[in-house]
Amino acid sequence: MTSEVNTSFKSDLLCVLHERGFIHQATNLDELDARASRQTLTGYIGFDATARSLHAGSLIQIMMLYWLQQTGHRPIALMGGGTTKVGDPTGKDAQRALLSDADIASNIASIKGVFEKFLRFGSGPQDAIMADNDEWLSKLGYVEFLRDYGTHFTINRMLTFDSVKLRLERESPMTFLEFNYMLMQAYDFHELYRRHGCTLQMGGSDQWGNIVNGVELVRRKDGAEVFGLTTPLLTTAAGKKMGKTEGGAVWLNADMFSPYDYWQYWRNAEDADVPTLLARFTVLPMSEVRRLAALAGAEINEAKKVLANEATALLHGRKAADDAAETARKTFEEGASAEGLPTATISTEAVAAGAPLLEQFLATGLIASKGEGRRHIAAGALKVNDVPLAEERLLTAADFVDGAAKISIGKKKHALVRIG
RNA sequence: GGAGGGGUGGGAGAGUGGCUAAAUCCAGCAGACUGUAAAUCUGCCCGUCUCAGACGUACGGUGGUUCGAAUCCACCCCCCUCCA
Repeated sequence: MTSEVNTSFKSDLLCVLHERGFIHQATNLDELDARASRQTLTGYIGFDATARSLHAGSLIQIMMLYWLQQTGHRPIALMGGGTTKVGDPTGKDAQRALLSDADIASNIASIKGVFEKFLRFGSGPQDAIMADNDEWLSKLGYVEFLRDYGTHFTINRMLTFDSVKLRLERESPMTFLEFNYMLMQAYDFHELYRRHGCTLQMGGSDQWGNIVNGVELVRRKDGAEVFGLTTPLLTTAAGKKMGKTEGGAVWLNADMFSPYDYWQYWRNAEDADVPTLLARFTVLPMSEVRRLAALAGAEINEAKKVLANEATALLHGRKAADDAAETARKTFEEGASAEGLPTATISTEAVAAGAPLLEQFLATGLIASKGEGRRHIAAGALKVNDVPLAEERLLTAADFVDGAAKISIGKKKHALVRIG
């Protein structure tokens, strides 16, 4: 079932995906390659609607859709409005709280915008399509569904899938509701095949079982060969899951994670991750990726800046990326105060009256409480204009340079207090 | 329905009447060293505050015993195993 990765692909699609490290497992790669090289394919990836925004962990899937379109094919971004109601048990050792329909709908509305940054939508043959599986899943009749589709799934087989096995092995209960998730996802493929002639489902390697189910269902119901392709599970060199950072997830929505923070996220990548990140999350030519990846020692910082610029430009636009880069350059390389940092404003009178500095740290979100701030002062982590704070004190007029004072926690997180 | 076992801080996991805001590990935050990297060492890590201290919460839930309970008792909820 799984083909060996053949390094000499004929289609642009697979050449690109392979070269950039997107291919982990696939069903019949050779045939997929052959088809992709002679016709326009339609492929999809499903996205859960469990949060208001996708995070960096979903970025690899989005990039797959991007390349699918760039190499002349038609991507479908499938919102899991229906499947999210059930909850994907994959990789979870306990059932999650179920979301309300209203929450799911609002999440989807909030998530959709991201795809418009990466894909071109429209009605042309290679224009992307946005779909929501709630449209068909919620209309299914139980008995009818069981008769038409239940016959194609054996419990014996389902019990062998990792998502189920894990729960059984850990003796963690899996409800019938969750058990049905894989049938629903398989049904999606069948539905998309019929509606849009979709013949390719992609996803993370943890989705392999779900994807194969869909491939088989389409073969049985429609008598057609469709394909599955998974990406490697993305972890950092330190073995951590991509897309998580100290404060939580690296959200793709700008209102939840600013372009500046997003730029910083990439800028702070570990050395060892730089080559793969460049290949996967920028669209730079591979020759350039290889050149940057070869930089050693401190020079690799240049590669990290390019990575941050390119990745941020893809999501937030070139302007936002340039601004973030400039803010970072001023802040880190000149040690100056820079526009673009989180900013709190304070009145001249308030300063004259004596404004506790900790309040300003609090106002800019650098610390979560004064208690936390005091502990940081004890550790020498809080700075005003790069001078460590020896003790708690008031903000004074002398702290302001050109109407702004730079306050920092640690070496990386900075903010401005502005007189206004 | 019956018999056992179990529910502890973000996770794992100690603790069986006061010395326990609760060992240890992981994760997280910060300091030093660096390259806004890694590794290493150090400090912090329930919350708030007037922070070498104080107060408030906390060991599934509710009551109770006790000067004092995560630890004992009762009832309830949830989970697991075996039996029916």
